[in-house]
Amino acid sequence: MPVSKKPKLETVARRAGVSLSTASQALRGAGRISERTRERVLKAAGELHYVPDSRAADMRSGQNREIGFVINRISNPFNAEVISGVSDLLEAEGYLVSILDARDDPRRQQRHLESFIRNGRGGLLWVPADETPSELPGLLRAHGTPTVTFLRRSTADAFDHVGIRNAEATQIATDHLAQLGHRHIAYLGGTGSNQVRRDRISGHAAALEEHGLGQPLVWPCEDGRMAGRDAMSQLLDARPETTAVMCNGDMVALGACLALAQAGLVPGRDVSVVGFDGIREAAMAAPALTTMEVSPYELGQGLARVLLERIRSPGRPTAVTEVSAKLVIRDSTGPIPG
Amino acid sequence: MPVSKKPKLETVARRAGVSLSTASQALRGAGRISERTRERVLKAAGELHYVPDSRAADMRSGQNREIGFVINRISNPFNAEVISGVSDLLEAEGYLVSILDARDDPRRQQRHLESFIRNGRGGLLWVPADETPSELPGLLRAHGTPTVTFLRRSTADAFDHVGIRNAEATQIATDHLAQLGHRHIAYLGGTGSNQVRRDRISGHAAALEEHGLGQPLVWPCEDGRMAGRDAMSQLLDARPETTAVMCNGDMVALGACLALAQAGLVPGRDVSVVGFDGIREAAMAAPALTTMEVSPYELGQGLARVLLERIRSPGRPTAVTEVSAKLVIRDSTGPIPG
DNA sequence: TGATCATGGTAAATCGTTGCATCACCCCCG
DNA sequence: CGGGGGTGATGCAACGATTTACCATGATCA
Repeated sequence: MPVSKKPKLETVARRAGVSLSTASQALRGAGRISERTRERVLKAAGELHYVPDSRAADMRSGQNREIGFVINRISNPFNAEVISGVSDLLEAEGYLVSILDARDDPRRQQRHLESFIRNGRGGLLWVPADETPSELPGLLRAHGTPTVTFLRRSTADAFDHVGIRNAEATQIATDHLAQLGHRHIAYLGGTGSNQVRRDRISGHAAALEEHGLGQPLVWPCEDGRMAGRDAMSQLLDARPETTAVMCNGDMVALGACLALAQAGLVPGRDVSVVGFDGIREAAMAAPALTTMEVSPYELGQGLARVLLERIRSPGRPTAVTEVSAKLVIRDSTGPIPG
Repeated sequence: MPVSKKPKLETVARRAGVSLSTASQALRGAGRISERTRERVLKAAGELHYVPDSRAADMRSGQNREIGFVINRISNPFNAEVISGVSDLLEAEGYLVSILDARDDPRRQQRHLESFIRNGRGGLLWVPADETPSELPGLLRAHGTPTVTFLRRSTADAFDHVGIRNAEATQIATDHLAQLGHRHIAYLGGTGSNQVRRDRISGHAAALEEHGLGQPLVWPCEDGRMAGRDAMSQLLDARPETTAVMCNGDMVALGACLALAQAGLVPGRDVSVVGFDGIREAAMAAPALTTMEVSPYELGQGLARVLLERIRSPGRPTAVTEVSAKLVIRDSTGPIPG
């Protein structure tokens, strides 16, 4: 089979014996076209496998139904569940969501965002990478791109934002641990100094102080199960008095449970573990994970809704939406042993 | 700050006091433009935050440097590692890769591919969902879209393809188990009847037959750790004589190890487990997983290279590339107990 | 019968770029 | 002084759609 040339509107129009504009209107169901001609056009289009070139269409009409989601680490289940929520809602509204994985690399992020502007996408969902150059938000604004930041706030708060009440959440979780009698609580996970982690640690610290438990013990690690496991192992060696850990994410928490099991300890009995995110696996794991649940799927839907509103009324002032995480107590936390 | 209008080439040209074509050439470094004017144009563009609209540019020049990757379940680490390989190579060549997650839903896939054609993307990497309507490949061909299918072959073999020698791999793995003395080997994981799984099961069956071990015992489950764990639990109940499982993927295998541990059994001693994929976690897990390694990152790079060649010489006949998986023996397999 | 109107269709302008042909200008040489 | 040859910049026609204003045509009605 030879590589055929793309059929264009003109081809369809000629085959149906009508003018370009008639064909265009017939295909989109716009204007006043008789049923007979419309059917002729539709038939011709079908036979030719015609698909309109939306670059041309969008350019003319000033529309674009493609949404970009610039995110870090798509493999993280939390992100994957957010993406599902976002896509389901936006696709139902006739948009297409494509994912760009910046992998926490500012250079990659820069390329992705620029190419995003270049292609005149209809809207942008964006988790700013750490150390995002301050020039980027300006660029986005200069182009009037409907943008919603997610989780991490961009330096310039010129965009809508959807995030989590991080400090509140870790405070609740740490309080839960303290009430169970734990006095040596560590904070496990996260690296660098992004806003999210800072807030979480500060909420953690606040709860510690409230219970007179001194300064936080922060034990950083990459995000992921194996990294969490290894960090927890080291923590157990270095600080054997620890009886509880507040984790920066469910994956890290699951890794921590792994390390405990390997050390012959039982999560929730010997050492308590609290996660953060509320991914599906948290509920299904053994032991089931106590976690600060934010319902990633629903969070994604909320995020999508904010973007839709921004697209529909570009003029309105920007808004910040923060959702509270809910403490879900399962088997990985329990009273202090002994 | 008011929502500003997108700056266009004309704005830049006027500000620099030159014509449209001069501005265009200056910005792209094409044509013969004096150093002085070029700098004037560049300065004007910078001040205006000008970013060219590549829809218009691509339309005119017939180029497009955006690649779409239509894949199922981006959260699967295997896919995530493939995506990394693909992106790294293509981005180095100046392309942008965006991910569309079809989540194994033919309708979603259809929407994604159509919108892909609409937007006249530069190239397509595609893992066809099960039950892909046969009309789709025709559509892609009719538009001359450079396309490479991945893992699963589309019905019409009109595209380049990169895949795995599945039957060979499971045969090697099952042979490994048989040589360790196992006589009750189950096949764990996968659902439905896609080509990949059929091939894997047939390779498995071939090895069983070779060793006189009868018909395969196939135990389906969704792809994922928790699903693998639950399926393995059921298998242990239903067929306690089983001493080895060949898994449809590393995530399922990791889940199977979980189930074994919960049942008080030790993977690699009481029951042997072989994975498939070679994701990073397989090497780091405890016990480390014996697996048929396909090096997803490198596989992704190979996939990207095939697409590049197709883009560069559209005329050449289509090619099928199949890579062999390599048996990597770690701790999750061992001689038959007793 | 002539004016009015609804109906169905078309030509032409437009979106923001690029590529080609052309042109103005200056310099140099016969 | 006229012609040849660079240089550097420009005008215009695409690219493939949408949108608007307008034009036939036949029906309706005073």
